[in-house]
Amino acid sequence: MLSIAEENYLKAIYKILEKTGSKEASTKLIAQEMGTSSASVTDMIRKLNEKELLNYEKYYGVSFTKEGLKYSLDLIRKHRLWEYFLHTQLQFSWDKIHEIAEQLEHVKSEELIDRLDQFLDYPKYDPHGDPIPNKNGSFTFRTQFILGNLTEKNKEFIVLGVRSHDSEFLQYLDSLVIQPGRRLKILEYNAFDQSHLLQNEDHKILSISNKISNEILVKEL
Amino acid sequence: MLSIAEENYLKAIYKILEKTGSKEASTKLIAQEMGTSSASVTDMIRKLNEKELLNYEKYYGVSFTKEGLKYSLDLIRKHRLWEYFLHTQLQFSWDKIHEIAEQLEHVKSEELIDRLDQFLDYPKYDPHGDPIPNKNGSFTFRTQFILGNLTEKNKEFIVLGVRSHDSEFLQYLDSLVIQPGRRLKILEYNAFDQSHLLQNEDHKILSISNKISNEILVKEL
DNA sequence: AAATTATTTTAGATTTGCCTAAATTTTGCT
DNA sequence: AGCAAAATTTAGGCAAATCTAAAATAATTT
Repeated sequence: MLSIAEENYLKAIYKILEKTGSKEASTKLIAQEMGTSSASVTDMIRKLNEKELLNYEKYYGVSFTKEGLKYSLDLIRKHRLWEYFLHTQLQFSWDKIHEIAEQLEHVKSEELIDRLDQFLDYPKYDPHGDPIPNKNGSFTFRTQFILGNLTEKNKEFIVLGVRSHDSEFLQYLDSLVIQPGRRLKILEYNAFDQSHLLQNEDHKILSISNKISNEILVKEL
Repeated sequence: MLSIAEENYLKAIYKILEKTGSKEASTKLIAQEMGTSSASVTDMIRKLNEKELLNYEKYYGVSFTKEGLKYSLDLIRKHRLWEYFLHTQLQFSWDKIHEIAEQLEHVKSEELIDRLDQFLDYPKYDPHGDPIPNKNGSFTFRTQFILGNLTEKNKEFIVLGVRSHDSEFLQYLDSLVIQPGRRLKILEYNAFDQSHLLQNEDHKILSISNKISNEILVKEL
């Protein structure tokens, strides 16, 4: 059984590998992600290496062992199921759920997560649109597009999720009624500054910079 | 913000004061309750005294400050609300909820507990029949009797709760259909060994020793 | 390819929560 | 009241997770 600190390192490493698409995470990036010093990271990854959760060669970063990957996926699963619970059952807005799920994910009980999953009716995506691994650690994939890359006038889309979980960003999207499940229509695309003119579900006209649209995931409809 | 260890000490002290009916808890009893050494207890109660949660005079045990009592009641509230959630929403049997609630109670978010309370429709008693403090720390009292003290033939009762939370004991009661909300009828009382002959809701006849009946709380019906 | 820069590791300390053993204080008994 | 037993505190240490500063190694630049 891992400590909360150990679990947080696994999650940080998972996040880095996911973001960079690489197979190894460097000490420096882990330190950055954890908000800690490189020296602390070295200590911890040596420990996780001894527990056979990480492959570690001095000076060459770390990768997951099979067991380490499974443990990480379990943590992701717990985190996203709790986020789903907080959002759909307790009516938390999506900008507040991450912080609380960070704590709930460390509760140790396989039965708890199984029952929660069943209670929630086996959701496949969390409130940010991120896929929730099932008990075996496998995701349900779907085709999705980055809104920023779409330019076709009068085309309509359904929001699937977001690529940033920043609290202010999410509150901003809320204020524009841009949320998973909501409909969006492209009225104009401005090639010059890559901005979009959109219509939301409430028929409001929105002007969106590419900085925003590049963080929004959609599917065609 | 207190650490998990500090919170567990507050809970242990609360439990001792409740059980003994006293105003002070001794180092030894706290050590026993925490499963730790007296030396560790001394360290910790000095710390909680500095944080003004406990009144502490060397060699004379501890009592709660007003603030310490409120913090403890908040913990009890969280614990019992989570137990109620696990039992009523996730269908956990009452012998398994305590252990998981021990972890959930340390999650820090006032809004989480407020929303959970609302979601559960402000329950007043947990699945063991223990009262759940409200946001202000006040309990809803009710008159209840210890089944072991009742002797009147053909009298009927509703089970309100239990005084022991021992897992095996609770499983045993489950097997006899003796659970909060269930009906019981006294068929016979044997003054010689203080045992009861009872009828449960399923019309089964049960013979119950006083060791058991002294742990069961009921109200008349 | 040598030197500079960046990264990583090592060494030595700190804090929290725990331990054992020894010293101190209180309690209980005759 | 005085002494033995019990409880409590003190002293000194340990493991986990962190830190800073210094040393070692790798990567980059010229």
